[in-house]
Amino acid sequence: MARLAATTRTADKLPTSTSKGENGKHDTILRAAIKVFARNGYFNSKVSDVAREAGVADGTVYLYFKNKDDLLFSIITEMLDSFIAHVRAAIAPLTSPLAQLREIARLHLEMLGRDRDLAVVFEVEIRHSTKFMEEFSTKKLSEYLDLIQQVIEDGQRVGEFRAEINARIATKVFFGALDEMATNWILSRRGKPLAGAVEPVLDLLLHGLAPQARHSAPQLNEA
Amino acid sequence: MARLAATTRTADKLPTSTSKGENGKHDTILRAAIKVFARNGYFNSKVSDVAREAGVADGTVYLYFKNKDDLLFSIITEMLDSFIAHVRAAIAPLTSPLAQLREIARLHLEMLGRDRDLAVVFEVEIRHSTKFMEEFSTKKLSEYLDLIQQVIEDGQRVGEFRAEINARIATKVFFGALDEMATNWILSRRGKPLAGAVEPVLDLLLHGLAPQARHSAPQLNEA
Amino acid sequence: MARLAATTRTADKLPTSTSKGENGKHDTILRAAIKVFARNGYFNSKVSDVAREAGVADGTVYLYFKNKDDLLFSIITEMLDSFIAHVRAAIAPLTSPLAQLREIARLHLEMLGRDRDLAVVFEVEIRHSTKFMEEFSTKKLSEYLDLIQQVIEDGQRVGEFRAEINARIATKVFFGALDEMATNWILSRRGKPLAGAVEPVLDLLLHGLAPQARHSAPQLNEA
Amino acid sequence: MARLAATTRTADKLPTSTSKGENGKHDTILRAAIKVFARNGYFNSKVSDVAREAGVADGTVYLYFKNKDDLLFSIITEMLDSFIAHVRAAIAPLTSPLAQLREIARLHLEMLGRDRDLAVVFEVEIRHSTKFMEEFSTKKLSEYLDLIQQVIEDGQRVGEFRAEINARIATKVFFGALDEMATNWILSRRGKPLAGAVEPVLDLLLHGLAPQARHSAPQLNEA
DNA sequence: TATGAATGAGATTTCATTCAT
DNA sequence: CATGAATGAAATCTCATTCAT
Repeated sequence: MARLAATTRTADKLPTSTSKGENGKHDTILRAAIKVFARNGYFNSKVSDVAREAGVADGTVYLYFKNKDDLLFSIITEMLDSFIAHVRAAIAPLTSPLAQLREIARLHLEMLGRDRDLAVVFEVEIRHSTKFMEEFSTKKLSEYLDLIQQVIEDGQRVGEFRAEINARIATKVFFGALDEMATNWILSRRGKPLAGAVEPVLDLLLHGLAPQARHSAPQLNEA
Repeated sequence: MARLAATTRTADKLPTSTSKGENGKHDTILRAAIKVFARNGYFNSKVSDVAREAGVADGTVYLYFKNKDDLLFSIITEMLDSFIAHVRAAIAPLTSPLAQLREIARLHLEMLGRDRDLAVVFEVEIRHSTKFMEEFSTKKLSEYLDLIQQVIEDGQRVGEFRAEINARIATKVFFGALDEMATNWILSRRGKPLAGAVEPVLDLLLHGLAPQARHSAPQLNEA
Repeated sequence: MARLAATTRTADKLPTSTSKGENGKHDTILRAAIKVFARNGYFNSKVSDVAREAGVADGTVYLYFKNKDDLLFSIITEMLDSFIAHVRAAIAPLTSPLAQLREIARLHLEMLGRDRDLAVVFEVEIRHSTKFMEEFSTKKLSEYLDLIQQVIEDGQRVGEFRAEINARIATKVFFGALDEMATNWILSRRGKPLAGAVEPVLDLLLHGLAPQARHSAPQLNEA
Repeated sequence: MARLAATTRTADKLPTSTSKGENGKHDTILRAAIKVFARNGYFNSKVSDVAREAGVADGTVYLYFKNKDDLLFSIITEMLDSFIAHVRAAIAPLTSPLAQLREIARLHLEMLGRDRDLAVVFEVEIRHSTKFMEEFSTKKLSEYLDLIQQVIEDGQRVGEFRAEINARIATKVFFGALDEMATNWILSRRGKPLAGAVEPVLDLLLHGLAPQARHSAPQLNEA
């Protein structure tokens, strides 16, 4: 992903499918792969489909990627690298862990909600075998989860989050909630922007499903 | 699937084709498929692998299933049907929606935690293409989600859950949290029983991450 | 074929598809095979299709026929045997070779025109491989051709046919003409009865395409 | 097929895909298919047999032909197209319909007699199912039959053929006679050249089997 | 005799990958 | 760097045949 929008990466928008062709064949092919994989699924996609979508010859794909697997691998790696860097940069200036968590949720859903193809690859195609997933969960994905966990632990330390909560579990629940919102959004195909789910989801995760006295709850809602 | 919820099988109308002596080739093959798919992933599994695992000839698989796809389809359909029936039966006698929700979470994680192969198929292989997922999310899976949503709405009606929460979103967050716990459990491969996550997750989902006055929280203690 | 209508064979009509079931499983299965082969072609027909059409179990077919090939083989052998016997009986009382030839043509087209399925097998399926055809042409079929040739030679001897014609070639032309009429009739699927072609074809074969003095031509038209 | 009428190829628009140096893989594979199909029959031939015979990899066959069926289909289509074009060119300069008919018969038997493999495919394999035959008889083959019929009708108009003969039936008889000569030749496997049958067959078809006054018959024999 | 479930060899076809140009 | 024709391994699925009941 790093390469996908290398020139404009610094701190703004993530690479979108609209910026095409301007970053060389590598990115063109990766973009094409995202589109093709999203459309047909990884296993039902042919390398020649990707090549055609990218406007190159079949053989050319192999000049930039080791093999078909490497295509999927690169999409996810580069996408996640870019996203994590983006998130880090975005939350660095925020002082409140709660605000940081909200920002992560927002960026997470915004990133996926902006490009359905990308979302499909990220939500669906990423799970193409336990081995593939293990590869990611232990490398890239856990980097993201660690980032979230850090924020949660920070929040517990400063009293914004309940200290008695297991931070690792909170991390998974947080991630799982966002993940499911995204998966559902992909499948429902309705026009509603995914990012609209940020506040309701956060409200639920922060204050819980059970009714409760609210007077002592922090009001950091800055949306 | 017959065995998937073995404890309650007696009265269930489980989809066994013949219910012969050793439970029929249908189930034997399905069991084998779960194991093989979990081990190698659906696309990397050969029908002959399934046949060998089941101890039948390759062609025999096609006497019981239309094709390889039907194998995966049947696993998930039968598994979900059986699970949903099981859940319905289990929560029916419970009067408190909160207790029902807790029971669902418990059964959900217990079911998956009991059979890692099954969990892998359910968590990973189910996502084999958007088309496949759409098929399920609109049929079987949404039946499960509807069941959860019903419980949540009941809870809101009787005042056990906050009325101002969007029940559909709560459903997704609840399901997403459990789903992620299961996925993580599969990948971590540590011995910890998955069902152990029920209480921490429920605590978080019920009372939220944010600190709050607890005196008014309902005490509907469980286990 | 001998068996197809064993009881009624003596000298009348050939076995038709309407007389079914009354001659035991052997005939029932052969009848079914004719229908199925005519419908789908030999290679695209499954033994189980034949069994179903005959209303017996797959295995039963093998109690009456050695294998699938034997089914086709038997259809043609029995059909031809029966037909040739029928032809012999029919022309025996006729004293004029020309009248005999006319009768052969009539029976030939009538037999095929009466049962399109049978005609399809005879015209199309019989040619399923050079080996298969060689088998027949040297055994059964040449018996029929020899019969025709005999009639022609008789005719030459008694002066009804031109002596300078090569009888073998005349036989082939005669047979080829009838054969093509039948093939065309099968494919055209029009309602016109095949037997209607007897007179025009005979006229052509007897008197030729070229105009000629007719005064000396024999008038043996007895239709 | 390109080679099927090699003598006249120069100016023909023969269906060679690329006309490269060695005439292209397309034709090589088609040639191989003719040989293999003639040897074993279409259904008993494996695509890999064709590939081996052609000296290419199995997959290569599928770069030039959609599937196995397309192989047979292409053989016959291209063969017939080429043959019909050849016939048209050959009879165009002839003014007498009788001479044209004779030329058609000669070319017909010569074409098949030149290449036994081709003849086998044309006489035997073409009949691989009623559907297949219908496809051809209504398209390609009827083009040939129409051509013959045209010549016969021309001949009737100029008085070379008897006007009272049904031209369509004469066409079928003519074609059927040639067809049977060819089929027989294939099966007899004797060395006699097939084309030797032209004159005897024509004599029979023109002047008939019945004896007749000859003085008025036209003498257009120009062979 | 009759059944039909089970077998398993085998063929078509696909497609990731290579490599000569 | 780029091409795309060629490769050939591999996998799904079919179906004739068998045999225990």
